[in-house]
Amino acid sequence: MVTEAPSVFAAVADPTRRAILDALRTGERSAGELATLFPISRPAVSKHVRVLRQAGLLRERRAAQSRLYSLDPAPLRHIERWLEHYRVFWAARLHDLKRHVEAAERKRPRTPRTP
Amino acid sequence: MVTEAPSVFAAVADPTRRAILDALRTGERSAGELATLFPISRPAVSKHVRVLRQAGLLRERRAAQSRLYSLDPAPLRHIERWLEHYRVFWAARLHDLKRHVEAAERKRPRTPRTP
DNA sequence: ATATTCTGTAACCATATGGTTACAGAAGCC
DNA sequence: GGCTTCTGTAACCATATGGTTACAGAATAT
Repeated sequence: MVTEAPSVFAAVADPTRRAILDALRTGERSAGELATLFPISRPAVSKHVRVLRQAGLLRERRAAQSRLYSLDPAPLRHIERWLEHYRVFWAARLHDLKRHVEAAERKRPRTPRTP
Repeated sequence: MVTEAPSVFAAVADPTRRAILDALRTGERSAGELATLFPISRPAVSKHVRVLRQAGLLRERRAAQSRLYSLDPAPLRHIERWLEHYRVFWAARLHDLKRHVEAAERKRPRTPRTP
């Protein structure tokens, strides 16, 4: 088995880690604050935080004894970019795929997402 | 440890499984064909295929002795929807703004013992 | 200076995961 | 029918993973 470089996909695979990221959407939080949000021990949260940090998803700021973590969503773009390839599939079922892609390419060079 | 319901996040976390999905973007393939694409045994691929099937990402069609797998990207929308919340963070620099504002707001001298 | 607070790490444990080889079962071919 | 082909599953193994408790270390408070 090959030990894979820590991937943002793997980091985000765990529901607790996604919940941590979700919690940080509203602002930075200390490690202790994060731990109170979940029914697991503080060291367990600390380990999840480390995984997220290694994936580049967290920023760390030291304030007094606390360490304040905040979101760095940049690596999520790797997922975003990977999903790009599949977004075109959502409009049609697979046996319609060729027609769909060809039609899209004939109409415009790219299919931008309209916000 | 709680056994989690099979998630599309977990299914996509493994690089081999992502590669299988990528291979299916160009069209349906038999189980044997998929196995030739990777340096692992055919049963190993079969197990990955099962995980992807349980996540709802694959359609199965039987033709002669073969089973032809094709892409069903619909469950990827769960990831897409989750990413939506973060897209705003990299679209604007809102997260830096939020941090700044909250740093100003959190000018309490001590953290209270219990909220 | 000493105690308290907040945090990460080490050591350990149980289970999940990804891999293998061996086998079984269904569908075509002779 | 009987062999061959293609595939999934079972049994097993090694490692990764997520959890715990115990401990160490840095910064604040007394």
